[in-house]
Amino acid sequence: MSSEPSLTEEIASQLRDQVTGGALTPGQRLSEARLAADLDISRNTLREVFRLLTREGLLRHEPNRGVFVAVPSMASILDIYRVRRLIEVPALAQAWPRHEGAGRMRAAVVRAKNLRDIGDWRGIGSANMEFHAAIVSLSDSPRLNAFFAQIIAELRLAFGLLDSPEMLHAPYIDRNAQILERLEAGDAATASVMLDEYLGQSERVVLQAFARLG
Amino acid sequence: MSSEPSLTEEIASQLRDQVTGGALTPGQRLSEARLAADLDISRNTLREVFRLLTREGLLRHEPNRGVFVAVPSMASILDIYRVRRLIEVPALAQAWPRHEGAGRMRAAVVRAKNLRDIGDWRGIGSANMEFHAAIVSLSDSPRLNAFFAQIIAELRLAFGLLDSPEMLHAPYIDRNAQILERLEAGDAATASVMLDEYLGQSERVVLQAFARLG
DNA sequence: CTGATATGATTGTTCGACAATCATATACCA
DNA sequence: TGGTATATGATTGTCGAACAATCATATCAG
Repeated sequence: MSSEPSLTEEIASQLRDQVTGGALTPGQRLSEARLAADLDISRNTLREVFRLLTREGLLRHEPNRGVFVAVPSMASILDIYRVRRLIEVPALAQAWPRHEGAGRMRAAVVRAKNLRDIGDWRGIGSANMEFHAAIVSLSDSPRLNAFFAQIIAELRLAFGLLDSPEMLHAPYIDRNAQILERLEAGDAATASVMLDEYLGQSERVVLQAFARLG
Repeated sequence: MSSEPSLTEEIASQLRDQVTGGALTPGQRLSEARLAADLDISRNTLREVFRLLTREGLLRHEPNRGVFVAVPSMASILDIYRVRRLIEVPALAQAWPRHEGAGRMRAAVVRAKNLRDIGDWRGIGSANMEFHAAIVSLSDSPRLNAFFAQIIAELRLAFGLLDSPEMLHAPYIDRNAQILERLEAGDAATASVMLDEYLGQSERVVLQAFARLG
C-alpha cells in the first residue's frame, strides 16, 4: 500500500534540498566515501544518487576526480531565464482560468503573503517558485513540468549564491497576485504579457546581483 | 588525452541505440542479471545505465519489479509534439541565417536525399531527427538542446512501434529542404510558419499510424 | 627554484552476499 | 470443482569489500 520511495530517491531528495537550500556551497567537492558514511548509505547507492542529481544539473561530475556542487554561471542564468520565458509565457497565455493549476497559483500567492508577515524570506522564495511551477502545470504537459522542475532547481542553486533574498523575492509577491487576478478574470492574454515583463525584470535583478559577486 | 567516455556512458549509448533502433521491444522486461551477463558488465554498472535511460524516458522502472522498455502511448506522442512545436518554432523564427546550426540543417538535408536514393529509410529517419535537432541548436540554449535530445529519443522509440517508415519520413525530405531554403534566404518568419505546418501534419500522420495498431 | 619521481588518496568497476519483495505453483478447504 | 491461502523460487534493493586506474601532493634531484 505504501508506495515507498526507494532509498535512492529519498536520499536524492534530501541532497537536493541541501544543495538548493544552500547547505552545500557551489564548487564544493563531495567525497564519495565521506558522504556515504555521513548519510549512512553505501557508496553504490550514493553513486546512483549522484547520477540523478548530475542529470538535473545540480552536481557536476569530473571523471576520475569526483562530483562537485555545480557553480552557476552568468551564462547559465541567461539560459535559464530564456527557457523560463519560452515555457511559462505560452503556458499562461493559453490557460483555462479554472484549471487546477490556477488553484495552485492562488495557494502559492496566499502562502507568500503570510510568510512575508513573519519575514520568512526563504519560504517566500519557495512559494514564488511554486507559483511559477503552477503556471507551467497549466500546460498539462508532463514533459514540460518535469523539465521545468529541473530548471527551478538550478535557479534555486543560483539564488543560493546571492544574498539579500528580500531584493530577489519581495517585490514579486504583489506582482504574482496581479497576474493571478488577471488570469482568474479570464484575461490570460494580459496576464501572460505581465508575466513576460516580470521575467524580464527578475532576470535583470538577478544578473545585477550576480555581477556584484565577481 | 583521450577523453574516454566512462564505461557507463558507453553502455548507455549502446543500449539507447538498441532501444530507439527497435532491437528491444517496448514493454519488454530487462533482467538485471541476464543483461549484465550479456553485456559483460557488473550489475552495479548496469544499474547506473538503467538510471540514465530511465531519466531519459526510454526505460520505465517499477519498484521491486524491474525495468522495462518504455511503451509509448498516444498521450505521450501528443505531449511530444506539443513540446516540439513550443521549442522548434520559436528557435527557427528568431534564427540568424548564418548560424552554425544552419550548416547542420543543410548537412542533414543532403544526407537524407542521398539516403533516399538507396532506400535507407532508417537512415532517413535519423537524418530527419538531426535536421530538427539542428533547428533547436539555433537557439544556442544548452538546456533546450539537452531536453530536445531526450524528446527525440522518445519519439524514435514511438516510431519503432510503427511500420512503413516511408510514410513517416519520405514526404518530409523536400519539406525540410524548403524550410532551410527560406531560412537561408533570410526569411525566418516564413520558415517557422512552414515548420509549424510541418509539425501539425507529421503529428496527424503519426497519430493515425499509431491508432491503426490498437 | 624548477622539473621529475614516489607516495597517498579517490574514483571506477567488479564481485559476492543477504534481506525484502514479487510471481508462480502448490495445497487446502468449502 | 473452484477459489483462497500458503509455500516456493526468482529478482530486485542495498550493502560491504576488494583492486586497478587515475589524480593530487609531497619529496627529491639538479
